[in-house]
Amino acid sequence: MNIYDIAKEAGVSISTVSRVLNNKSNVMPATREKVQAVLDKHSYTPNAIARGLVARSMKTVAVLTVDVRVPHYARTTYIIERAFSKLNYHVLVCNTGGELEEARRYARLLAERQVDGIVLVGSIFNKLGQDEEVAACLHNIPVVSANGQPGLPNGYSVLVDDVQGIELAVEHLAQKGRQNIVYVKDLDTDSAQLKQQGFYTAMQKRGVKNAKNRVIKAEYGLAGGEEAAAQIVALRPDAVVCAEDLTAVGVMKGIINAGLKVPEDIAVIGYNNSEYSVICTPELTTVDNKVEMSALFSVQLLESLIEKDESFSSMSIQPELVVRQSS
Amino acid sequence: MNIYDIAKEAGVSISTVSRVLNNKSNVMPATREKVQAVLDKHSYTPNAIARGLVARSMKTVAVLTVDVRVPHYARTTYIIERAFSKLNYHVLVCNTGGELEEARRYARLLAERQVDGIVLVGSIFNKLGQDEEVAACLHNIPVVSANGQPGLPNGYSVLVDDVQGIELAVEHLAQKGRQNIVYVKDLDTDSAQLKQQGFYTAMQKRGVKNAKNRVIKAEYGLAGGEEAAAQIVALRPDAVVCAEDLTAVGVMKGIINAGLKVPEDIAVIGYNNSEYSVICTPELTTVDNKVEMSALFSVQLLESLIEKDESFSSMSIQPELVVRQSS
DNA sequence: AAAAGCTATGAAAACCCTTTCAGCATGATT
DNA sequence: AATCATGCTGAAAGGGTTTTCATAGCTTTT
Repeated sequence: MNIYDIAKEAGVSISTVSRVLNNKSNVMPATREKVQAVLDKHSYTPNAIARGLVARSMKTVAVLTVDVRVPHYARTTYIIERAFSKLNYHVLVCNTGGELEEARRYARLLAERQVDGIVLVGSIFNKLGQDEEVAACLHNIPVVSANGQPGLPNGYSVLVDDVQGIELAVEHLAQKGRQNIVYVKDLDTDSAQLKQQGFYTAMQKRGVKNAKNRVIKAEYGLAGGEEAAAQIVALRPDAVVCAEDLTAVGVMKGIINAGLKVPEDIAVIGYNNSEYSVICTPELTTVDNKVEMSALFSVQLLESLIEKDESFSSMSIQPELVVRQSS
Repeated sequence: MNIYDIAKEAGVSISTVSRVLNNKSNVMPATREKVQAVLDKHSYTPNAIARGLVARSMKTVAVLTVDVRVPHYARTTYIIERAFSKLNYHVLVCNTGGELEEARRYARLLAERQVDGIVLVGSIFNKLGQDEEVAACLHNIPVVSANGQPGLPNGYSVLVDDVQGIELAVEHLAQKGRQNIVYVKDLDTDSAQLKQQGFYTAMQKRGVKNAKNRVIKAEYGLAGGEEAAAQIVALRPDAVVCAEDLTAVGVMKGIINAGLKVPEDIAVIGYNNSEYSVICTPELTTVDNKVEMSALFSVQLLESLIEKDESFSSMSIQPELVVRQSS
């Protein structure tokens, strides 16, 4: 059933059917009803692909992320989808698994699909613009990074001040009288670099030399954190700041298994304010990096870019500390 | 830059360009090279919308879910996306937030988009087929439910034996000598019904009368579980089986806060084998309902339906118990 | 050397819409 | 009564591909 069939049966031209379909004003009520009746009778479904061909857009945006299963990314994806859905866009989700080759492939395919825009979720994509093929594919498509900088001519950013985030954590610990603070890094993204920088800055402010010796590398995740706990305990700190909640929970578990108490012996702080932080025991003090807010800003920014509002500008977000039991 | 521009510049017809683009065999090597050179020069991107119009498919499937943020659903979505991506399909993600009206809207829009198939994630969609409008929209589109029955003529199921899942949990507790078992229900989906049924069946097998009096209703989630703990403790059970991991964690927290020990005083078992179960303390014994497997089966099933293999049939999955510290 | 069979190419139709432009009434204006 | 505006409708073009069918030029066969 297409527009021709409807037109024939209703005894009008396809133009008129199209007008009825799109609620244009210049159709006589009688004609409109006649057409509508046929439409209803066959429960006609307009073909969005054909419409998209004419409109040069299928009202689709893509979310490019490493892995939607990471709660942080899932939350971002959810907000983006809900918000764009309200704007009558659909959302494609693309998991690269951290592979550059996959990101390249998606860039190519999304360009072919003529997506209206792309949201990059995760600062791992900061280097994406440097890839020639990716840059070539996307030179025409608005790109927003929800937590980083796309490094593309048509790319815009929502930035989260991760330096400040870790500073808040260290500051809080210091105020609680913690003297001997250690930092646990895990991933190796731009955002992670900022966090580490925040640790250095905060330590410097407190007059601590050799902050570099207070950084411990862990594998991301629960097991990684637990494993790193041995090294941490060996340093006899009275507080640990971790780059990610999940790793922080692992660290806590490791510390507790080593016979020490959190927060009495060692305070622990995580990052992301994920649900993990309220599930673990003791509940985890963490830095809220405003995932929902950055997602929402990204949507607004991308929408302006798509609709060519020209009113866009990159935005910056300040994290907040959420104090719970672990500190 | 479209196929006409390329054709003109290469001095051939658009048919030939199309043939080169699609790697058809019947093109003279010299011609092919000539065309390819022009293609490369302009880094031509074929228009997938136009292709889709001809092919009557944009190689797209949709994942319809309540909320991708729920880890269970995020895992399913991830697997589906990765698997379909390998098959050269893209995945639209649709969050209904549990609203029927949203589901209706998506059904309509997805039909318009001519999606090749839909995966329903969550047994809440079991009733979806009963909705007339939805049924009308989807009568042409293959639908697979990753954990339930779509109730549509063209709908197929991957079923997880949730009755058996809860039976396993009760069985395990009984073997550990627990006599006084309580069940905590939260959501009100078909899957939840099955689980409750499993509790009744298992209790009956053990000769326990009045199992109905041993069912407690909680709100889904951490807070819901914690709240329900008061009621539970009042019953003085020696074990609790919960319908969801997250609620189970809440229940555990509540029990511990009431001054009792898990598992010494009360054992707790959850459902889903989510990451929550290893994050909480003590680690949660839980039923693994094979989320990844059901997602993968759904993909296979949907692919067969799309490619009209005719070799499809609904599948069933047996859950497994994962014993951890809480029991 | 003529007939038959291939192969590479191009013209044109098809996919299903939207939109522009022209036409034709009808009613209003002078 | 002639002109003009106004409102509704249809024809046709356009959006960017793929695919079918016809054709022209070769090569092979007899």
